[in-house]
Amino acid sequence: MVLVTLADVARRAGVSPTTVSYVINGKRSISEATRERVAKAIAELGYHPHLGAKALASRRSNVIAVTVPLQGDKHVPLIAEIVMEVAVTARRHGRNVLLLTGTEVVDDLRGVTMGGAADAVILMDVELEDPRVEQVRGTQVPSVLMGLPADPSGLVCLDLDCVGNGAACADHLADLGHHEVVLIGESEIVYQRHKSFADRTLDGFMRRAAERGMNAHFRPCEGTFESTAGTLARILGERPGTTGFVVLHQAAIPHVLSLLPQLGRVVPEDASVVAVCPDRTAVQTSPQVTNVAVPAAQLGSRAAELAVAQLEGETVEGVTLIGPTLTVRGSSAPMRAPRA
Amino acid sequence: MVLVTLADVARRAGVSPTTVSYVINGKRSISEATRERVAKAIAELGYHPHLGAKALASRRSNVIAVTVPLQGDKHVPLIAEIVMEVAVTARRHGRNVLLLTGTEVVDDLRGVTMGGAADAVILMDVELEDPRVEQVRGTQVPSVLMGLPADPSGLVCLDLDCVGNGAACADHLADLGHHEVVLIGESEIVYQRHKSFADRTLDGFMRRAAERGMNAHFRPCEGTFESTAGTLARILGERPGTTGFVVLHQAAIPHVLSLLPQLGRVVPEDASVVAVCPDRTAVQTSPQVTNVAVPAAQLGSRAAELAVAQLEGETVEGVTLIGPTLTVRGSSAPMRAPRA
DNA sequence: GTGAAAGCGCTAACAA
DNA sequence: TTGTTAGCGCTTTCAC
Repeated sequence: MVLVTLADVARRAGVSPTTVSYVINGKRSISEATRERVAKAIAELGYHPHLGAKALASRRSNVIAVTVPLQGDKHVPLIAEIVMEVAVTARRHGRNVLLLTGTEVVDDLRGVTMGGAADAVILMDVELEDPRVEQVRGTQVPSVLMGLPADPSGLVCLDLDCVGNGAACADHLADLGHHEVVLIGESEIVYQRHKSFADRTLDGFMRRAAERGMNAHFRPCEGTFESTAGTLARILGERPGTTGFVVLHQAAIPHVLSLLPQLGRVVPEDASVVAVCPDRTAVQTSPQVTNVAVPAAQLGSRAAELAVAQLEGETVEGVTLIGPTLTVRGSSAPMRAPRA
Repeated sequence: MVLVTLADVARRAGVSPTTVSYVINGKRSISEATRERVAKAIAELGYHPHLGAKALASRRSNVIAVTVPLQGDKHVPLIAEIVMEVAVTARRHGRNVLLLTGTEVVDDLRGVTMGGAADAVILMDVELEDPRVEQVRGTQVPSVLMGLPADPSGLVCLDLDCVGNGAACADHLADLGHHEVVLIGESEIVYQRHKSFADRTLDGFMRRAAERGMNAHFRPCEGTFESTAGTLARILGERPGTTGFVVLHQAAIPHVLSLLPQLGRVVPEDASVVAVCPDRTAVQTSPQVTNVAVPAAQLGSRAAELAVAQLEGETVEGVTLIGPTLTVRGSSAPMRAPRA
């Protein structure tokens, strides 16, 4: 099982290495006869090009690096799923994917791009102030940011249309006739840190709710059963007339759905619940929850495509937002007639 | 931003390239003075080694490839999470991770290992008959299989102790005093395909249940709300005395928990439910469900460690099974006294 | 349509 | 403790 080289193939086919190289990457015309002999030799020898050598000589690695900062409070499963989809799409376009996970991502990133190990980069979970952003802005490496940094100018970004998502939730509840609504958000620290995701969703919701003439409020939530119970108790204590609930924190969704009935609000008769979560999650609750999708697959493949496009020299636009898709399921319904 | 090479560093530090190389990978002793000058030059120039060149010259890529076959019915989120953990651990050991996802994984695998792009391989989600297995057995590439192939001889495998998991569920229910128990499994096709995971769990459960003198049954389940309802109706129709439920299908867990009360079985007073799922999932249901853990993090990091160990020349044993960890939560409780 | 030859940036004998 | 030298397997001018 010793390494078969291009030279071996050339010898066997009775041609020069140059020719073999060109047969493989089709960068110049080759007579049908030679092509066949080379192909035969390749098959017989079981030749596979050495990617490192190729990268060295051609000065491009054909690799897209994906950096995933993993410091604490991330929603790992979602990110992981997006990454998988990035990989699928990238491979479909003939690129390999290098997965950089960890805490010192900036160093890794530098090493990998400077070291010619990757010729494009996808940054997962970019926050408002993200050290990786300066890194990619500095070097001229093609990159795609998932998330919105404070200053996205000159960068290719991809994100959920969070504002739109929040607005869609508000619209849905307004359409159903709700007046007193609340958004149950992420943990308090998420807001203190101003992660753009949470902030923007909240913003879109509050604005649209106001526009639609609803009374809207907000409460952060830790996501555990206890904290969700506490949050709900508080909400219903202060505003018992609340009938519309938007749930951002993934973990809180099942709890809200099971707690509301215990608090005398049958879903969806007495209260409507809308969640922001992947469709897969939405159908696993009972009742299934009306949701604005967080489309992991779409995010992942789009990111990969944006990266590939840059590698192929296309000019891609700045910020791409993936718009809201609300699916009505069993947790939301028109308000009961006020007094019937 | 032009590429800084080892030669540049050498020139600047006034030493030979060899010396720089050795300073970097510490494979021979260097005087403190030289080391410092080289370090200084590296810092000043912002040097980063070219990984492709390194791989070419040293004949090792320092990369671990992870192959994930994605054909249809996989539980993507779980696999994705394991992969992330593999990456974290591999990086911690100084290895990069190449993510091979797709459908023609065997070809990819061949190309990447033969092409010297990776010097070890982790195969995710290995089934009884898996084409990748022959591939790695043929070449002598260090590999770790997640899952058990029909013939694991000579291979390094890592898997959940499914038999043990099934047995642990049976034991727990037996300890609580249940007599009529059922395992709600994966989709029927999963069993037809004899995916070892499902088969072995079922096996462990049935055996242990028999040993503990319980009456045990089994029903496959599609995981949707409807199919779960159907499955439960059937179970309780045929054996209304069933009080112990083991749920394998992740998606069915919330449905079982919410359907049982509707069928007159309050959980955990009238019926105990045990699930096989990640702890994170277990705490998101209500009530939280007693579960045998599917430890994604542990699986991932262990796999990476096994790969690294082989790369460092250690001899690692054949099959590693990760034993059952059952956590009692709110969905299981001792049987009520028969007639109190 | 095909070859010869000069590297790409790094490592690792071998020498000193 | 340090330097010289010869490649690793491939791409790519330039010449035929």
